[in-house]
Amino acid sequence: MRITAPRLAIFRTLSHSKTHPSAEELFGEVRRQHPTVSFATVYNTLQLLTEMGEVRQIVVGELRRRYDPNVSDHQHAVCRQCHALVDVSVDVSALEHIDLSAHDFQVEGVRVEFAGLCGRCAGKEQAESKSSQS
Amino acid sequence: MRITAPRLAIFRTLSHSKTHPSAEELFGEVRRQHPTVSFATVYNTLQLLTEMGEVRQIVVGELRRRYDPNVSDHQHAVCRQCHALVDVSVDVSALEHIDLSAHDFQVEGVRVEFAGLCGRCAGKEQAESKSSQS
DNA sequence: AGAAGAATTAGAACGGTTCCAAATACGATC
DNA sequence: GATCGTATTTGGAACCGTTCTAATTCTTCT
Repeated sequence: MRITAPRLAIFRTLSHSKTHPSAEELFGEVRRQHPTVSFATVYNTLQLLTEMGEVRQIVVGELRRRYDPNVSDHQHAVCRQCHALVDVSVDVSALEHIDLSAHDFQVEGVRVEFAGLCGRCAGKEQAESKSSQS
Repeated sequence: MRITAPRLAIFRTLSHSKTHPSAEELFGEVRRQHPTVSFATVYNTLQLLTEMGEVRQIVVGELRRRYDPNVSDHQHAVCRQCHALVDVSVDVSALEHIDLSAHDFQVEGVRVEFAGLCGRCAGKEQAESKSSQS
């Protein structure tokens, strides 16, 4: 397992990102600095980083993966309009150890997502409803 | 908006399903009875039913949609092994009205998923660990 | 320098979904 | 019940994100 220039570039780019980018977005970003890295390397590296626990994969509604450099325990709020992801941290411990043996299911973890509107889109929506009123 | 034979067939098939099938699985099933329905019709109809609130779309980890004929308020437990979905009903009202305005986010709903092992896969895993012991 | 192994590349293949133009079925009207 | 306009369905192409593959390049070790 070597730390190579492409891998470092991918990891660094993701680390500095705030948007929970997809592989393609990340690829585009990395390419600016390292125009030769390939798609496959981005995917491979993201896979690797995920297995190493350095990075977290997210799938929320959209049919693609997004990547989160923040691997600490937290949740996401997803804008239904622009699909922006906002990191939030709420206490979900009450759900963590729930007993679903009645459903013949062995719980190992729980995932919580909030749906709604990010500030940006909430603003837009309000502006629209005002103008369509009158 | 017409109730046609293909639409009814798709709706009925999904209604009687218990596995939260994907569009392709549903397509295969529907085809048995109605060998002429096309892929596009299945997708269109599922889209329609979703908009009508007769059916629920689910995206959990896998990069495809699955469909749930049960539109009442409930959650899912997802087997990490076989991706089976189990309907469960836990009280998540504590999370429902959480205030994320500090994160500049307007919450409209919350989604909770449990991850772990279904009974079937839990059994298999135990059997394996036993045999690899010794 | 040469050999062995790991990483990278470009591009093909893939699975699931969406789009499109053409064909068909339906319901209303006469 | 024939005709027309609209809605639906069809089959296939296009599309997006992801995975795979074979060939090439880079490291490291001797």
